[in-house]
Amino acid sequence: MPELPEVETIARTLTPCIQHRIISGVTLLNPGTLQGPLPLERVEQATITGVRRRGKLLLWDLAHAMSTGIEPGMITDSDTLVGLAFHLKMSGRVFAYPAQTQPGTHTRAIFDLDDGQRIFFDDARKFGLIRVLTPSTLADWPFWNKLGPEPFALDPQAFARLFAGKRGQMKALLLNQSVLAGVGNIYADESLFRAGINPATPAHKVSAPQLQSLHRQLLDVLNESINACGSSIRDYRTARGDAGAFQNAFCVYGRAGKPCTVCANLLAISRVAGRTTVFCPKCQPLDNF
DNA sequence: AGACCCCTGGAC
DNA sequence: GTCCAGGGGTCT
Repeated sequence: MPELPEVETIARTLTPCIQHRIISGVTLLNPGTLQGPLPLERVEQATITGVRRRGKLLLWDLAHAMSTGIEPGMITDSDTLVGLAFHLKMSGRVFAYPAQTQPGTHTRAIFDLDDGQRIFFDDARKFGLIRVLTPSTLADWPFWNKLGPEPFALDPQAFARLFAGKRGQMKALLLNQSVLAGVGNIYADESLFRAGINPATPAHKVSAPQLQSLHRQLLDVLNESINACGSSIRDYRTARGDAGAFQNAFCVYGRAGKPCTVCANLLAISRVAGRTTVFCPKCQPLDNF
């Protein structure tokens, strides 16, 4: 389940492999993987000018040789190719393979590069998606347009304002990509535990110091995970095929019934916002209002 | 706000 | 064989 740190790691490991390369060909093995109105062939002969992350999206910036250095007005045309977006959802992977590697059972799309490398989009569960980006298709993509701010772009006051006066549960808001981009089930649970906030707490009942603590703990856990190349629970790997290591540092995720790392009481499991939620009833009480 | 759906490998 | 994982869309 790639969240912000995992997608960030994929972007960083992919950059040296594919930046400045030209896409010489594409193969779409599962039609349902491509979303949006534009065919994947639109990216053929484009140069990959950069690799980025936005929320849980992996983005390739693309430029067509024909549209560079000609008329400045042309490159803002609403139909001009600007990039590719990948959402890995639960089981998506993006790998860089050597020339002539053959696709596996779960390979959904292949990007052949001018140096022979083959970039595979593998996705066992077919939840993942690829979109060809132009100014026009971006404008017609609700998920993109509603995407909330990046956690690292917020100061403590701006972070607190995301939750001010909201009646939803804290964990539901953290997971809501239009409130904050990039946080999924793992880092929601881990950051709420570190901040001592019960995941089911209504946001408007969380105090200012608690929100400030949550901001600090969220940034810390995201940074620690990025430094460990992410968390490998099931499918996630870096673009080089390596597993991350942050799963070994989880305090609560996947540890229901085990002792709390702080107080040694047993961790509880529940469902909040429709997701499995693990927390410490003693360190994250719901009754302190 | 919650239920259901998409899909499939892996755990029991 | 059944259940579970879960991001996000959609419908109630």
